Amino acid sequence: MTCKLDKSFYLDEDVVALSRSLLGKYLVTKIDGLTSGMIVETEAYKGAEDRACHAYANLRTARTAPLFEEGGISYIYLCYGLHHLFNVVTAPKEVPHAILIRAIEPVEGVEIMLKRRKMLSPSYKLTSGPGSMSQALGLSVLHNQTDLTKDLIWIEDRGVKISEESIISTTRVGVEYAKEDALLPWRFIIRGNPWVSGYRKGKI
DNA sequence: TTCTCGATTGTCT
DNA sequence: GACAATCGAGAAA
Repeated sequence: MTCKLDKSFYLDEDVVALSRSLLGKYLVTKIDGLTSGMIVETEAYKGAEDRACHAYANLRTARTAPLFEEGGISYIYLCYGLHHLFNVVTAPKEVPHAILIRAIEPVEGVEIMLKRRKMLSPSYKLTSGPGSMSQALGLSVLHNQTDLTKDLIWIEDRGVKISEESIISTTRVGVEYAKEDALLPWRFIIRGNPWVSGYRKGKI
């Protein structure tokens, strides 16, 4: 069975639990063609208490404004000047929690993803890594603050259940500057799934 | 296969 | 003016 996640799903204040439950869900975009994939890797960013979060200590700027909105919208951020990272904003208004989607397993529209990535044949590099995944799905900063209950970008529950023992929690990547918070095990991946990122530097 | 390093630009101090 | 929630090419082994 297939059903689009509704607004109430995103309003939970337990961003860590939400990150786990997003594993096995399907991220779908309809941007110049329909593409989708099963989410296999997420990271939780717990707003004000999390040094790795852009909105740490409730730092509100033009860039982080979407994080303070009510859950259920996208937050797409340009990193290193060239990579678009896709996040899901969660929790009620004024609580800047977000979940970074780091990798998906391609399901529909693989041809379109290949074209967007300028690749000739599918490989594990197609959607592993937040920058690559966003590019494959056609996401860019143009889609920042998009309502995830509309028909442009949304997340579906297709009845896939991921058991507790197939979820590995580990430390987040690329946030060393966050000091002690960099050690928090708030990155979640599906055990044994070849589409997850992070094989580099042997961090798993 | 594994690791090092450069690219490139918006945002904040 | 410094730096960043990364990627991918190319070197080394």
